[in-house]
Amino acid sequence: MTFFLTGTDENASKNVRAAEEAGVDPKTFVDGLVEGHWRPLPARVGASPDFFIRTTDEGHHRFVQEFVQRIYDNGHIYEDNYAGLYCVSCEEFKTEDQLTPDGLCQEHGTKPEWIEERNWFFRLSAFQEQLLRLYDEQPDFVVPDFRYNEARSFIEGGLRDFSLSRAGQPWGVPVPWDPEQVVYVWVDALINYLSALTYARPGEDLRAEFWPVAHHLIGKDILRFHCVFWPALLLAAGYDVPKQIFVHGWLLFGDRKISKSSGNVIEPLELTEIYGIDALRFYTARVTRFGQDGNASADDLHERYERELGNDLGNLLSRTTAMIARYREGRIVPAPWESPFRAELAALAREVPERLDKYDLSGALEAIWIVIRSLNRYVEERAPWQLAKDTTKSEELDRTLYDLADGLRAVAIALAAYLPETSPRILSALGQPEDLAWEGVAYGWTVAAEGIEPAEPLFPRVELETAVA
RNA sequence: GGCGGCGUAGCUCAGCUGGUUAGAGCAGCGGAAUCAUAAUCCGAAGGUCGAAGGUUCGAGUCCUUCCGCCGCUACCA
Repeated sequence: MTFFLTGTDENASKNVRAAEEAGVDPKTFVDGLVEGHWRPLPARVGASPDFFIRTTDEGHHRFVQEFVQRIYDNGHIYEDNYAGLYCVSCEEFKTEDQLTPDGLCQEHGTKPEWIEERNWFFRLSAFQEQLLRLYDEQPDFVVPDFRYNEARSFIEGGLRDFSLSRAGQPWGVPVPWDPEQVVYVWVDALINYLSALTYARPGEDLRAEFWPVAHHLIGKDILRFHCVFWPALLLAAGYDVPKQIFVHGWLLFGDRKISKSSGNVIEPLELTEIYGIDALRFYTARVTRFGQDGNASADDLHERYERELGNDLGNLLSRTTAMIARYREGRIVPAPWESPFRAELAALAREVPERLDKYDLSGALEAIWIVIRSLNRYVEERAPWQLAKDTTKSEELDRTLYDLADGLRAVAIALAAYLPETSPRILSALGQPEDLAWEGVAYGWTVAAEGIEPAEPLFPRVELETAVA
């Protein structure tokens, strides 16, 4: 069982300001943002989360209060004064060297504000030992390993208590024992992983099933919050920490980072209108390497769309179905034999899940692509058009066409997570049931079929003028 | 300043605990084939593995130094 959670972090004070500028109240403002843009976003990339959490949800607020109350009751929170420069866009306190020479925020180029207030502090310093023990006992708590090292060395460097609340903010989750304050937005946001499980399904508490087995997928820019602060908060509240945190890099489109807060996420998404959702999903996995940053560009996407999706995969289906139609009147005759693809597909079925378990999306995809190349090579080696001329080679032709159809069928299943729209099209073009169960990634599962016609191109050519526009 | 890492064919990168002629994809070059979205396949060529030393019978692969990049971290979140 899986429970795929995503959503929006809405309790930032910058939303209050933006709302004021727009002349509406904060809730109306974020409603428009979320419903108009963020909630539909997963579908635009073919993602299907089980639940979309909003930190303005009533259920979230209730749980956050309960959660921080537990930390308070456990004695890990105390009152103190805080003063410093604060960047509203980052929702983070800044030290001077974190700013540009002109005293502006490096990320946003805005002037941070001087803030001085009485706050509730979380005794993070008390958790250094426990965190180090956690990292020792669970060497795969944070992956890839260089991120693990980064987080660990941060902890080793000593931890300072941090402010868990903000004063004088009308927007956010009120601190239960001091309603004049709200829970610091980063803290409240982190708690979403747990809070969602308490109310995503009305009347059900999913914590028993999905905590602490949770896996978090985060960007490298928020490593500290997730790999240090969050586990400490959980320990303080008496919860287990999540099973694993995967830290991914950035996808650099041109030179800029693609992210929600820099607002350039739209432009790449528009590419789905030209190349389709599958192409974009394929490309993001193809262009980055396990945990590393990736350099993406419209040109490169176009190139890979044409070469890899169109030529390697799409054309393979075209030529296979065309030959079945031409040489066998559209009939697939099951003809399994001691084919080299027995071993090849068995290895694929083993390797892909193994890599996916390690979040190696690009490696798993590469493994699939090796089989696709191998199938194209197979066509040349067997030359079905030659076999078709020689009636004594009829069985060999049957075997060859069967292997091609079967390999394509298995590859389609293996690719389903990358190409959710295309996989069923491949199966259907081959007259096979649209069953994506993983067992099907094996040799010899192709069933008899009739009426196979030359398939429509899976990835038709895109004119470059269209692509550039 | 401290700690990680990176620098390998024109481009993007693989190369685990050191061991026969350093690999892949793409581009470029030559060829084969004609089933196919003029797609595919084969072959050759292409690198003093950032630089200089050192360890070793033997080093992209270990050590030292240097050059050039990048990440985290340090003067209280």
